[in-house]
Amino acid sequence: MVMAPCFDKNGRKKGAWSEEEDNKLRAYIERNGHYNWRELPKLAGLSRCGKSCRLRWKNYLCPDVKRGNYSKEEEDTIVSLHNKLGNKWSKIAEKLPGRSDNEIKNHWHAHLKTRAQKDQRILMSKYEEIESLQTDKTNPRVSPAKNINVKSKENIVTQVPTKSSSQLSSISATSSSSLSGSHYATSTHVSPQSSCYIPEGDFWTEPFVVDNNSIYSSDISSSPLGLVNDFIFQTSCQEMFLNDTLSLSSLDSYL
DNA sequence: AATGGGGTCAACCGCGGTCCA
DNA sequence: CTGGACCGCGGTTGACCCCAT
Repeated sequence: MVMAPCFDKNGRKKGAWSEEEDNKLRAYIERNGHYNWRELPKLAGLSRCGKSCRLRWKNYLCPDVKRGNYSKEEEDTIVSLHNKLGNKWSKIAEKLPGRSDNEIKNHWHAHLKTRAQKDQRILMSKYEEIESLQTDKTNPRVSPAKNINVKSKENIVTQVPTKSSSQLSSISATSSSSLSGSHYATSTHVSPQSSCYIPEGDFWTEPFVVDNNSIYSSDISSSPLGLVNDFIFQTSCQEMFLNDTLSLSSLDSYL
């Protein structure tokens, strides 16, 4: 779990912390605070570098640090914030009292990244499903929503906060209701700010407004009810884009 | 029982930002 | 303005754990 203790060229200890070291560091900081990490190890009687002390305190010894499993709410918050902020672990940690940036980062890589990638794949298959319906020329018709202006892919991707590769997994599962306050209380959420994988000529490149080819099943589309459904589907998806709450389950409910 | 491989997580490293002389 | 010291952040490493074979 931890590196075996060793010493650097300056004779400072590296690797796992002993209980004695922990006690020294804790006692010193509780007594004097940590105004200067560089001086601290010397004053506390530790053969460590200041950085190492800082990390040990921040991630482990600080009384505010919460140990133990992550709640569903915490995980949802991490995923959602990661969608918005990217790998800004310290910013994410600010929103999760008791969790350190390092701990959140580890938890992301160990658990949440996989979950996010899985949900991304599901979401993309839904997009493709819509797209295939959209491009079905066998049932051309005019959409009642044709004049509505919708966010394009260009608008979306320009808001990407970082170029980190880990952001490829930015479509992910979370409770959108917990953060966005949206009435689309869902289990899965995609942010328009995310830099998710986008296939060429995809869903994102086309506005939800469709001129003559719309998103319908053939049996409904020929009826007045079909027209109403088209309008509801398109305007609702649009609203979800604009409100940053497009989700798998909301898509499901419309399909 | 032995072992190998993936998962987990504490800790280190390097870089960039800020501050100050 | 510049350069050095310091701090904080994000990426990465590596040792231990655990489970499957």
